[in-house]
Amino acid sequence: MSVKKTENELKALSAKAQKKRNNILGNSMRVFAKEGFGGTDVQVIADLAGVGKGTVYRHFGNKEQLFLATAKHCLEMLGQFVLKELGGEQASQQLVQQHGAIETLRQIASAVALFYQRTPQAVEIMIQERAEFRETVFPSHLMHRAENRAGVDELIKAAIDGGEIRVVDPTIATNAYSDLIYGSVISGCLEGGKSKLVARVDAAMEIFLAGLTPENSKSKRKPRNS
Amino acid sequence: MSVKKTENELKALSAKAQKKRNNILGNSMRVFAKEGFGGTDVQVIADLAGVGKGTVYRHFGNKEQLFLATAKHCLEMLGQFVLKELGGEQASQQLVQQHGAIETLRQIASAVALFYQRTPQAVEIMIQERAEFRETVFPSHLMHRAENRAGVDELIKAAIDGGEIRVVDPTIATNAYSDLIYGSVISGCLEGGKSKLVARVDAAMEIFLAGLTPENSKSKRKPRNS
Amino acid sequence: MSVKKTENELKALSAKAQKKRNNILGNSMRVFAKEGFGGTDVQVIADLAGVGKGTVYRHFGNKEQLFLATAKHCLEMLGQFVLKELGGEQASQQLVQQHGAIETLRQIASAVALFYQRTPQAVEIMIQERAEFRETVFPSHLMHRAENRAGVDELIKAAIDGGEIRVVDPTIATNAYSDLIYGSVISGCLEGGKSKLVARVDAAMEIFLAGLTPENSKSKRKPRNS
Amino acid sequence: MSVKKTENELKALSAKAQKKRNNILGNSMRVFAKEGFGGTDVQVIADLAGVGKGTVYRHFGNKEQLFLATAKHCLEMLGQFVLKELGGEQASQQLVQQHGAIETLRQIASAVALFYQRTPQAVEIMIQERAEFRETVFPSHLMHRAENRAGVDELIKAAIDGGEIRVVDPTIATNAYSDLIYGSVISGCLEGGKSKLVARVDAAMEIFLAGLTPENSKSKRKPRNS
DNA sequence: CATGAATGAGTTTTCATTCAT
DNA sequence: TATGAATGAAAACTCATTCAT
Repeated sequence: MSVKKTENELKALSAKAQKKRNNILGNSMRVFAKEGFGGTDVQVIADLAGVGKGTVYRHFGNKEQLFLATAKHCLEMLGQFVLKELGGEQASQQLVQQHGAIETLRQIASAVALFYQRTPQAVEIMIQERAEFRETVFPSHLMHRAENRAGVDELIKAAIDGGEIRVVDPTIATNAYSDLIYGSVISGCLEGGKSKLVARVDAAMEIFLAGLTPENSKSKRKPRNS
Repeated sequence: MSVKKTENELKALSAKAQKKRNNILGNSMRVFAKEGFGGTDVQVIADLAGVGKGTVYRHFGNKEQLFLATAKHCLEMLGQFVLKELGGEQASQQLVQQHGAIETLRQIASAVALFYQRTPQAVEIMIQERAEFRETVFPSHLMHRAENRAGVDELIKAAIDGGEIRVVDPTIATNAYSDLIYGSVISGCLEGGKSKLVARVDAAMEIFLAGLTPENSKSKRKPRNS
Repeated sequence: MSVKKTENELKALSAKAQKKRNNILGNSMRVFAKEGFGGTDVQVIADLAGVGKGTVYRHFGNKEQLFLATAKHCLEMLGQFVLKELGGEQASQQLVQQHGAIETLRQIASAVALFYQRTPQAVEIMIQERAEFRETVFPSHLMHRAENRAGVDELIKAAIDGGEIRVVDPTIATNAYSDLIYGSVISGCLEGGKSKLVARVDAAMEIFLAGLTPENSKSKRKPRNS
Repeated sequence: MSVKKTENELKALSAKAQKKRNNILGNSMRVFAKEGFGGTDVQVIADLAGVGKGTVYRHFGNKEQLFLATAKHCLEMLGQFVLKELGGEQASQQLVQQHGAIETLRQIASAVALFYQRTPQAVEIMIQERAEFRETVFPSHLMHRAENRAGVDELIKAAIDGGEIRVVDPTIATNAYSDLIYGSVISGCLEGGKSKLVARVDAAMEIFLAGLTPENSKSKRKPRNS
């Protein structure tokens, strides 16, 4: 049985198998986050998950793939969380139309921050992945960005055309936006304790997004109550 | 145990020891950056440095302390590099007075980016440190920030008072400024290849610093040729 | 984790594990005795036992515990051997009643000597344990004594009451009896070659036990043919 | 320069060298006794002695010879102590003549016990030597015995001829006498705490020496107040 | 499919010994 | 002679991975 599963294969798995898989993944997230990739003993994950070590290997092939699956799992959770926070696909569309791109970017950033504030283990996983697999594997969080950046790019491009955002290279703006979130999350989860992440990101965004706003429209922005 | 040693003998001794120490440190930086903390075999560092493994342990105690010393070394190099780029202490003072805080922040960020672009290993070291020693050790890069943030804070505070920067919480601004650099450096050194780091940071700064600029002064800024 | 296992399967499993355990123990006894605790490489034991080094560690945790288990194993063998030599529990009781305490003490000492003469490795183990773990661990041979001394104490006490042994502090007598055996075994296995241990202990006992005999009964004792 | 020194070479050493040698020996005794042979780091001995590690090696050749020299040193101290306790050569002669062999043996045993009670490190050294060098080196304590046993043998032989000791093989008696002291010292220094060693040996001797006494003379012995 | 005992390659670390100063 | 920095052989111990049950 291949360990790398296609979407279809995954769907084909019995509910029971899915449950076991997620059980392992949940525990591996905790352990990897706490002990780091190198410091993690797969046996510990198996014990916490209440399965044999062989079962873990059957499902994920090896430690590296287990970790990568864990990282992917985190990102999926992040994606779902952000979408839910924005109220779903439709509400997101409406948000852009009714409140503009800037506000949308702000809310996305805020949602991301909230996710990592509530799931600080995901921060560790992200860092571990970057640290361990820098060259070997294209980090899933970058892959995740790649998936999402198209959206952000579009958002920004349209906003530039509409005059809501001043004229900048959309790629540059997207990068800067992502980098600021990324840097704030990593630093913020250590420095500010776990409860200050949203505040830190919101505050940073307030400045950054102001930098994207055309001068004449700045005064029009309503004060916010974040 | 020597009965008496002249100052010169002492200095000569410590100079020799210093040389050996730096030799080891330089090689450990390369290896740790390439292999990661967990993936590094101290023997390899010793071989590259042309010394016995015991010598490495004699100088640094254990692998962890060797790594931490390496990380500290990187930050010291960064500090020296930035200072040199700005032209030294005095020139830095003049820079602020003649070109303002915004321009100074831009140049600092640019210098930091240039350092990491030229010394991409330092990026890996920084990430490794964060990944391996998250809670155990207060990361030296944060310590480094703590040392420098006072200066940035002052800079921003004064600029706010002088009207060059719009009214924001200086702590927040400093955090955001640092986080953006941090995030850009980590992402940029992977995504853009090694040569694009300065461009990425400069571009991000262009947006971010615009967000710090009061509206009426924005138009006055000259276009930059990054 | 097996869902169900019959009693037999469990017994079979533990029997197999027991066999492997005893296999390791037997070889560790040889190696520890020959090389000493410090001089022993666990790998050698594993090789001789025909198992992987990891298996040894899996079963015994670390070198120290392996050694301690070995020492305990020796003492168990000693206990079984002595009991067997005396003909079992019942025969021992009869021995006391029919031939008296003195004769019993002599036979016990003789059996102990015979064991160590046939299993000189056990002597080395005992010494190693004393040498390496003096304060850390309460030596198992002393623990062993503690278990047996109650019996010897009783024996002597009863014999004093019955007039077979002259009036002495039973604790003192037991100590002296044990110390003499202990000292003879340790010295004898080196000095006299391996074959003279029983003779040495018997001869020493002849003198010592005479010292426990009331004067008037001494002349009654029949000459022995050791 | 040879590390193994003849008596003459030793005497030829300057007082200063002698002092340094004894300084090292005194510290090595403490460290070997506390840490065991394998657990001892020669550097620690050098540090305590206030000399360089090279100096230790210059004087003693290697760790093994350092240990052996330490063991020998202990035995020399023991010999001197016992002789002093008995009041010197002459007094010893008189002791035998005036109080008999039995009393002399008792006093020797008591003196030995007192030495080990006051210098418990010497016990550890003795055990370590036996444990580490069982076959390689003929243990110095046995060598020591060999030197002294001649005297004890003579003593016993003469006492048998004189009727003070009952007819036994003198070699056997000497062995048993030594073994009992040996066993008591090793056990006693652990079990009874350090302060009970003399009492333990005295009590054991009381019984053992009774076993050497002819029946008819037993009643003549005065009760002792140990 | 699940399990967990077995394995041994791979690493860290120590420390006896040497030798240039 | 004295020193102590340098060395590297040696060993303990871990844990990812396999595979017989």
